[in-house]
Amino acid sequence: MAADTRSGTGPRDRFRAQVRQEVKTAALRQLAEGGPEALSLNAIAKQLGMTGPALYRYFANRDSLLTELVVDAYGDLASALARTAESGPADPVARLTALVHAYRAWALAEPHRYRLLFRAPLQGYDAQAADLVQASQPAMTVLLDAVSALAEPEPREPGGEAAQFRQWRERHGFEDVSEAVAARATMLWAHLHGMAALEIEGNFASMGVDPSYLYDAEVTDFARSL
Amino acid sequence: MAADTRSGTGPRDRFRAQVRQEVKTAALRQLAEGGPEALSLNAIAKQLGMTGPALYRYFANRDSLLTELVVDAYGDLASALARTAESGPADPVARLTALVHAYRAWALAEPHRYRLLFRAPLQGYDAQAADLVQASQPAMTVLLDAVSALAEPEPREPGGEAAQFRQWRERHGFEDVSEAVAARATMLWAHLHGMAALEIEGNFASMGVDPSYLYDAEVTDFARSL
DNA sequence: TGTACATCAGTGAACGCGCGTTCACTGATGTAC
DNA sequence: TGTACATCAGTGAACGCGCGTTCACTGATGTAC
Repeated sequence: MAADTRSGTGPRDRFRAQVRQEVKTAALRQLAEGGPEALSLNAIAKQLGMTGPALYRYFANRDSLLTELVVDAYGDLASALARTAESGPADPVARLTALVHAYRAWALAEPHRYRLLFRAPLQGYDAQAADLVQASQPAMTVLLDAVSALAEPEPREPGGEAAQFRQWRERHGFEDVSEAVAARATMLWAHLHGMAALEIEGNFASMGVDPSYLYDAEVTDFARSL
Repeated sequence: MAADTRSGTGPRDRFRAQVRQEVKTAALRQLAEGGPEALSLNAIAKQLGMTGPALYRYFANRDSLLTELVVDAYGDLASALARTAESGPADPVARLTALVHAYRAWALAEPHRYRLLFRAPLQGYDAQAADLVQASQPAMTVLLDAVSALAEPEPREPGGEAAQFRQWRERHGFEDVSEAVAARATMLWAHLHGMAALEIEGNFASMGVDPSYLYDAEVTDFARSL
């Protein structure tokens, strides 16, 4: 199999790495222009001045290219958030506000990649669910940290909703985060996703509404709800 | 054009109406099984024991079938919500809770139709945006009414975010609803969408988390935020 | 009640297209001696 | 420094498939007299 990711340092390896990158870039451009699932290997190849079969030197098949795009996108989102969290204001509420706006900004800047992340696997596409879940963790970590920095939420009903997060925390190494925080952060994430998804798909635009206020209100309400 | 919706009462018209319905049913089944955009006219025809071109007696083309499915789905969602609102408890908070759970239930029961509603037009698909926006109103009305029944929110900053809802209210005949209510209802809707979308796409399942608590907390927090 | 005619559902062939993927092959490039 | 060889990127043809859509046509069905 020539399509592996095994890497080296020879000139050929550097060439491979560069072409792989060009393929991904072309793929993203294609996703950006034609809607989701405009991703065609033949079209990508043509865009790079090659023929279709040549791509099989670089990727095992269409699905593995897609998977790699997803993993990359998770990484990008996570680092955009991390950058904001690090350089942001010290006040926890202000920091969370900055984070929330960074989330929105990333989704708006690259809606096709955002869709790639949060739409279900397209058809068959088992696509190593484990790998993907793992790839999604770093972004979640940034959120969790920011939420932790706010006041610890009082558990509403002891042993209630928060309990189910125990497994999840342990499985992903978030052991220094309380279950109640995990539960609240998940809620925040769901809210963010709803706002970003609707905005990306144009639902606010068709109402003539600017959803910016949602993001500010979100943090206000969230802080108040702890 | 034989594909119009012009209706009559003769036996032929009744036959037409029935076949149209069967086509839609087959289309939905297809969407439900194969992922989104598994909608193929040829496959639908085969499922009904006809050949592909026969469908053009009933629908002008693929897009207009799709559009009709979307409009139907909006109608279905709206009536599911309306039914809940009418038969629900009198207490406004309890009623909103019931509504929120009805929203979730509809999305979970028919994820393929839910996606049809809130994912952007698939590729070209201008698809009379006006028609679609109009079709989406009844569901929004139910939400607005339920939110109105809670205490009127104090405007946070006079002339702020809520102001932009004036146009929207007037355009859609929601004149008896305050702008502040519209703004808060929109926020609620965005939250609901986020939770439902993530649940449908399996994001909570892959965390091993049951998102039911989100829906209850949503109403609690929402009521508190007014 | 029976016949003539218009309507229209559905067929089958065809058009042109694009897809992912395999395979045997060519020719350039880097590597080892 | 130069030559021989192995590696590997990329091609072109082919496979089998499905798509939406058009067109001329057949045959059944309802309608008007």
